[in-house]
Amino acid sequence: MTVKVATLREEEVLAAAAALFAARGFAATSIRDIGERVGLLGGSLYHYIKSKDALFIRIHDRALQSAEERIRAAIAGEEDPSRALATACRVLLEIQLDPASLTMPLMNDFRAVPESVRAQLVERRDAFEQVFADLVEAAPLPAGVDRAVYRILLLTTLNTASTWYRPGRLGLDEIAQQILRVYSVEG
Amino acid sequence: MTVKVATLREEEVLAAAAALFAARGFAATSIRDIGERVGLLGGSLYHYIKSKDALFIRIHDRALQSAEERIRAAIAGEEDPSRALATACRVLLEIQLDPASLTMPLMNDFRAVPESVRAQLVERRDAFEQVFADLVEAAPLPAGVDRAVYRILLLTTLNTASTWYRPGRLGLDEIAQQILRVYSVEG
DNA sequence: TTTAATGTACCAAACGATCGTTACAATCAA
DNA sequence: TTGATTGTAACGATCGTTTGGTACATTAAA
Repeated sequence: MTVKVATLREEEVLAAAAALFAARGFAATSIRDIGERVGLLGGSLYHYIKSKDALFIRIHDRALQSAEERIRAAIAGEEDPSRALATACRVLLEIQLDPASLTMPLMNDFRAVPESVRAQLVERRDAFEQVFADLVEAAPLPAGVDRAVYRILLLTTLNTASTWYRPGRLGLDEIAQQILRVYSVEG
Repeated sequence: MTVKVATLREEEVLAAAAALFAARGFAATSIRDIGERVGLLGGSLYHYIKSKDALFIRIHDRALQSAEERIRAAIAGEEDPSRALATACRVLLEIQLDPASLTMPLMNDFRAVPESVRAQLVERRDAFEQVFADLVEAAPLPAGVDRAVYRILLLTTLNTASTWYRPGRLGLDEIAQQILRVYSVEG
């Protein structure tokens, strides 16, 4: 049984698509837009993709898988729950703010994708978020804070940071520190 | 000089458009979709709207204006900075979670709208956020927290609540309380 | 080693569907 | 009778996708 290996050009297509999906959203990004970005005609992309829907799902899956691996690696061996959560947040923020990463296609923007696609995305994302669910479960939180709500707020904050953050007054490290401070995570 | 008064049918159109924009985003909502929702053909909508872009801007302006009024009214006379901020947050959350409100068209989803539209939306939103900027300026925050960052995180959290909140275990009041607790606002 | 066959990577062009929008005619209330 | 409200029908543009072909590289057969 053979395994499909992504070629160089294929990676280009995925990266370009990811960048455009992240910048304009799914519905506002056309196949021809993506093609133009890599110097191909729209129709030619179908040598590498099965459909626009499948392309989005593929990027989304890849992004979450890669993100999960990086996060798990970063917190491996960390005993202190608070520090583990802090590290996980820091890495996720890094991923979300990296414009060159495949990981950006907004983990939240599910509104513009077709119903059938959404189901797959949600399923994949729930699996990803389990990492944070475990971390939040173990970490000490302010008194009276619901852990499920806290997890959602924290993840939403990290995932949407790319919509407002622009390098300038504050660097990535400082933003991460600020977020952790607001969310009472003692790193 | 005469003033344009919105008729009953016109309000219907605005409400339907707002609901669809909020649910699917700008790009994924068609003029014909909106028409269908109010029992009109797509073309007939142009008796009430100038263009799809202008419709979105109009809804957005209206929503922010109405929201600003409600918030200002709610905090009028409140002396304590923390309680004023808590009330403002509570009202904004109420607005964002009300499915019948014109106010939902996601204040954040600017990615799918044309460049020319975006400029107007951002300008209008900055004016709205000034209310919160003032409140955050006056309120006591945890040590070491940047007020600008805090304001952005708090507003993003409130504005995106509608993407994940579903009535069930927790009611609106409890969600508001939880958010305020996470953001260290002593109401 | 040459030749034939196959596969990869694209372009050119078009398909039908849908998009925002407009022109114009029909309807209907005042 | 006029003006507000809607339908009918179409415009050109763009959408995702398919078809069919070409140039080139790789592999297999002679």
